[in-house]
Amino acid sequence: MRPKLTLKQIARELDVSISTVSKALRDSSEIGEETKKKIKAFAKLYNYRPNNIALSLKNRKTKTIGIIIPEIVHYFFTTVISGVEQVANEKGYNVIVCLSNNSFDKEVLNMELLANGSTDGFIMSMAKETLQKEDYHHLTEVTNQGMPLVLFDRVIDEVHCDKVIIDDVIGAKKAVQYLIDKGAKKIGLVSTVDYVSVGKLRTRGYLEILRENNVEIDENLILKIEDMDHSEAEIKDFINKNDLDAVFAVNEHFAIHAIKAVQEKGLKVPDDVSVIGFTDGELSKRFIPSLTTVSQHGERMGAEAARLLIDKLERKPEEEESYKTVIVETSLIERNSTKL
Amino acid sequence: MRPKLTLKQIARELDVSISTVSKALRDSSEIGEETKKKIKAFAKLYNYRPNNIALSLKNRKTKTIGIIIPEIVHYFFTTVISGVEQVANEKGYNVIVCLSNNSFDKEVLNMELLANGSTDGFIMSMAKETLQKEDYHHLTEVTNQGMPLVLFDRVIDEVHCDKVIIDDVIGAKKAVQYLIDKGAKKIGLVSTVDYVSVGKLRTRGYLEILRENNVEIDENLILKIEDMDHSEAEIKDFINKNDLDAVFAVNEHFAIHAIKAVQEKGLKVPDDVSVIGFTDGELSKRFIPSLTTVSQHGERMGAEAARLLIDKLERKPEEEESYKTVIVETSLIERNSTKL
DNA sequence: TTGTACGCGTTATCAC
DNA sequence: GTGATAACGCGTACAA
Repeated sequence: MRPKLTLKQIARELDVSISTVSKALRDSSEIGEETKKKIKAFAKLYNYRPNNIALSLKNRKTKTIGIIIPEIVHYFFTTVISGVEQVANEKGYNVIVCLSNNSFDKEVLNMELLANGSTDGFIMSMAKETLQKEDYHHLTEVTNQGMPLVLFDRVIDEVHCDKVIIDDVIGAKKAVQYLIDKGAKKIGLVSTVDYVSVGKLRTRGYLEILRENNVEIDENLILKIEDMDHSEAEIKDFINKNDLDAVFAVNEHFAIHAIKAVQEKGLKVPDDVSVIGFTDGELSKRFIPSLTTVSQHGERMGAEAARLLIDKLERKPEEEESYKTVIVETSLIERNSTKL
Repeated sequence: MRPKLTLKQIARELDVSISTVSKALRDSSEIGEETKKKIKAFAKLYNYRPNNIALSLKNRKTKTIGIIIPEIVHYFFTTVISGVEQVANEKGYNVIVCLSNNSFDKEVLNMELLANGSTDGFIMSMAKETLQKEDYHHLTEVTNQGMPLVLFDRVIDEVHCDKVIIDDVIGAKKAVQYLIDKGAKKIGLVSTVDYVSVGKLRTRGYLEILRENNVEIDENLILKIEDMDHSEAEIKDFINKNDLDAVFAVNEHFAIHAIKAVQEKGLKVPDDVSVIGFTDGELSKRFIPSLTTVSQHGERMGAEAARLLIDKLERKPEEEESYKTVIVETSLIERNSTKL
């Protein structure tokens, strides 16, 4: 076992000073060619690499960005991470991942931990509990300290920072308009409770587009899932009670439960009932029938978020502060859960 | 914007020395009660937190562990991360995630980067390219430097370190035995090429259990997918050519393609053909018919890996070196793709 | 009871 | 052309 080589050791070995070694390796013109050659050769031979921690301490930069997400066992978040990782890597940044498990306390803990020197900035999607509590002190805390923060997906107006969102309203409108165009009259909505902003926005899109098409809104055709653990039963009940042509679900899971419920009712998808989901994951692609969905392009969102963050990190402090909100476009992907 | 508070600033503000502050905050008995109280109050008021980077440099420990995986948009790896994260967090460690994208070069780059002070140790699953190349110098490099390494899932004997694997052979045997018990005579195998160790091991399990049951082995009933991009077509062809009672697929994707192929051939799953997969992901649970699978328990694997790594990290250097291999048991989960 | 000095690994500045 | 010194933020052995 051979411990890591340091400047000091090289210096001792070659009988020169530490600063000479440092300069030689950075190819400074101050150092004589001979000495440089010797030192570089030695460093190369023994595979010297500067210690990141020491550099971080010196430069007051860690070159790592922290991602905090509610859960990782979730296709969408996974694609976002992938996007972040890609551009972060290109620009020489590392990515450190923390999970809040949708818990407010863990989110706060994680942020504090990472804020104490571990990362230069944050990319995050807020925990459900945080959205309910409406307590954002940990976010303002870090931004006050001058650490850039980029919020994505689950976002709130109260926090001033860069944001990456999708056009939830427009995405929902696209989906419902598509159903209307295919001749659907009674279109059900399966959504979440309103403090989850995506649920709220997609619901708004649904309502708006119905109005624009002069379709009367029937509150009975709107289901808001309270408890994810009982979503299956709630959806089944909802499908059984109502006589729908089509269903717009705000995520994959709801969409699939809707399809199952329709089938168990003895009807066919898409012949009797069309179903559209939101978020384009593995499930949508491979389910039978494969799901027509509004794709969120998580990878693009991650990439955008990383770009925004790194821009902030590498900006000169003189430049004036301003916050951008990037909207990543959704697109409707037609598959087999809707009529042609 | 208020920059982070340091010991130095507290000292200046309160007109004491830095070390007094440090000691007071660590509740040292050397410091007078009065002074302690004053300093603690101030620190609490302004929310002082020690700088992780400085601590890392001083202690030569980062309290973070690096995970390097081939890809993150993959349910299994995602569950492993989740498991690692859980026990890491319990023990006060952070998790930094790097993706190799199955590329040898990126794997090497990532390891070198993290090895230069960013992490205390590694948990990794090797890139496909690395397995093909059989070049493990980057792994021996870090272990030589005294950094603990835990390999999981994709593992090779040549590298000496702790390992977490599943009983691939036994898992495969369980699955095939199950099919035999249900009366299957012609059992097809859909596997990967042999340099992917999981493919090799699961194939071995398949062969062994057939022998143990005195079932003749027919090479025609074994398909080894070369190119993932054409797996669908290859499987379709395979299913069409052979007249099978049952199929054992070494992953979810293959299993689902097999089911599709069977259905397109005009047969029914599970009535005419039973199908068992490996790896228990979203897809298996929600597909219709839902898939009977051998579950890998990724979360447990991640947790085990983290435990092994942290044990090594926190062990006294005197204790002698030894490497463990933990085998996480698989279990067969019965669903609707096999006959009752 | 408090403060000084040192070291962790690096680089920048300044002196020789 | 080379080397000593300070600084980044912290903890601690030792001196006062």
